[in-house]
Amino acid sequence: MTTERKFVEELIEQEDDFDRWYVEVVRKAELADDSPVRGTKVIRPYGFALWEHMQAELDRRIKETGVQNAYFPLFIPKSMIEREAAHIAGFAPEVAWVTRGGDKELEEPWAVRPTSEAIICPMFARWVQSYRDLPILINQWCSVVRWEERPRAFLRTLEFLWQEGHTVHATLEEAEQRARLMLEVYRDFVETELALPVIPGQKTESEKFAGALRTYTIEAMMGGKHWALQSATSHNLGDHFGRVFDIQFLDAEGKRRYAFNTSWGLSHRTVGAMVMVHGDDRGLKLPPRIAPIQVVIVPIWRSDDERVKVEEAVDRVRGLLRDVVRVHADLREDKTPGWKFNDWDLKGVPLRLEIGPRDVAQEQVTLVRRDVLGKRQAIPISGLVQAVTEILDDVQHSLFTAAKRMLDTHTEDVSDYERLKERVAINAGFSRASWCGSAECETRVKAETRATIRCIPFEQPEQVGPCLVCGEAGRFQVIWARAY
RNA sequence: CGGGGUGUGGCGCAGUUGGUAGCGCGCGGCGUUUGGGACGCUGAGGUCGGAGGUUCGAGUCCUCUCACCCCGACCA
Repeated sequence: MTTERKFVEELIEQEDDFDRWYVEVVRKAELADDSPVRGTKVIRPYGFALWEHMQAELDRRIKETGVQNAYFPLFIPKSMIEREAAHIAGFAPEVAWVTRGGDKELEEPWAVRPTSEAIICPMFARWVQSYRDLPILINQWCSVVRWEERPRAFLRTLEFLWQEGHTVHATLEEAEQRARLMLEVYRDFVETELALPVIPGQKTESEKFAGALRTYTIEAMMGGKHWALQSATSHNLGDHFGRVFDIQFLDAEGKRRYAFNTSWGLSHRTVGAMVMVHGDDRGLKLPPRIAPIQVVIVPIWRSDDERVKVEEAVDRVRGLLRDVVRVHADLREDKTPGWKFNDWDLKGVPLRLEIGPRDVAQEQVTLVRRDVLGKRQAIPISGLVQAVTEILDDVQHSLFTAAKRMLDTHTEDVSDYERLKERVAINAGFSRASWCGSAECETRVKAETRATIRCIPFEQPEQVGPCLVCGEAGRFQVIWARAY
C-alpha cells in the first residue's frame, strides 16, 4: 500500500474522504475546473469530450423513438412561468431573474429557464389544432439555471447541461406510454453506455416533479458513501399544462379536448455518477463506449536508434487501430513513461498499449487494462485489432458487473425501522422496505434519518408486508436512501 | 439562511515579540535521462483578497468589507 500511495500521492484516497476525492479527481483529471462565478464550473475539453460522446449516443437513441431536436429561448416571461401554480411553486426558490436589459428596467421580469415547459407549451398551443397534429415529439440540448445553495461539480451547479424532451399527445394513455418509453431509453443508455446499474421506478407524490401527474426515475448508487443519485427522470404531466397553456385540439369526433404532455431529462450529473461509481484511488475509470480516448499508446525508448524503431511501430499500431477505436499516441517528450502511465490512469483511459524495444523486437505490444492494473499482457501485432476490440468490450462489461455487485451488496431488505436508521447512519446503502403510502411516514423518516424514498421500483414482490414505519398494511416496496 | 473555516507567486503551504516576503511542486533554458510520477545546473514569477486605521515601520495589530470552501436546511 505504501508503494501504491506513492504513485498517486497527489490524489486523496477514497476511504479517507470520498467527497474530497471526488472534488480532486474531477479537477486533476481535467474534467472541470472552478470558475470565477460561484457555483458554476468550467467544463474542460476532456470532460466536454466525454459529455459529447454521451450526447451522441443518447441523441441517437432519442431520435430512434421519433423525436426531433429543436431549440427554445433561454428566457421565460414571468407571467408565463407562473401559469402552472404547482410548477412555479416548486421552482420559485431556485429561479434566476433578468430585470434589466441594457440600462432599461424590464416591464416584466424574465426567468432564466430552470426547465422549459413554460416556454414550450405556449408554442405547442399554437401548433396544435387537430388530433392530426399529434403527437409532437421534441427534444432540446441546452443549459438551464437553478439557483442552488450548495453546488458540487457536475452533480449540482447553478448552470447545468442537459437534454429536455417535451411531447404532446391526444390521450393520457399515450402520454403515459411515452413517459415510460423514455425512462426505458434512459435506463438502457445509462446501463449500456455508462455501465451504471440503476433501479427504475416511480417517485412518490412528495418527490415528483413540480406540476407533474407522475414522475418516473432511475436511481443509481454512488461509491464511497453509497448514497443514491437520481440519474434521469421522465414525467407524465397529464393535462395540467395542456389546460393552463390552452393546448386544445379537435378530436376525430369533432370534440374540443385538452392535450396531454410529457417531459423528460438527463443532465451532465451522470458524468459525476460515472466518476463516483467507477473511480478508484488512482482516478477515473471510464467505460470504453463513451471514453474520449479508448486506447492510449505510450512509447518507450532509450537510444536514438531505439526511438526510431519504436516510433515507427507506434505509427503502424496507431494506423491499425485508428479506424476501429479512439486511439491516442502520447508522444510528449518531456514526460517519462511512468509519468504518462499515472496520468492516463488518472484520466481513466480503458486500455494502454506500451511499445518499447522489447515489443518491437517481438512484433508485439504490451497491453494494460485500467480496470485490472498491474497485469501486463503481450499482444502480437497481427492479432491486435481483434484483441483490442474484444478487451474493450470486456472492460465495459466488467465495469457494469462490478457496479452491479456494489449495488446488490449494499442493498438490504429491511423490516424494522431501527435497522433502517442504523443503515442510514453508517452509509450502508439502499434499504428496501414496505411502505403504507402515507406522506406522514415518509416525512417522519426523512426528518429522523435524512433518508428519502428514492423510488417505488417497478419490480414489486408478490406480497408486501406491513409499513416499516407505522405497521399498517403496506402498499408498496420502496427504496430508502440518502441522496446527493 | 444558521454553524465553522480560509484568503500570501500557477498550485500546496511557511512566515516567531510588527523591521520591508520564503519553501515544495509546477513553469522557461541547457544537459543527462525514459518498461509505474527521473536528475543536475540555471532562470522567470508575488506587495501578502479589498478599504481604512494604529505605528518611524504592517503579511503580522485594530475596524469595516468582499470572496471562496466545508458542515447543516434545500436540490436534476
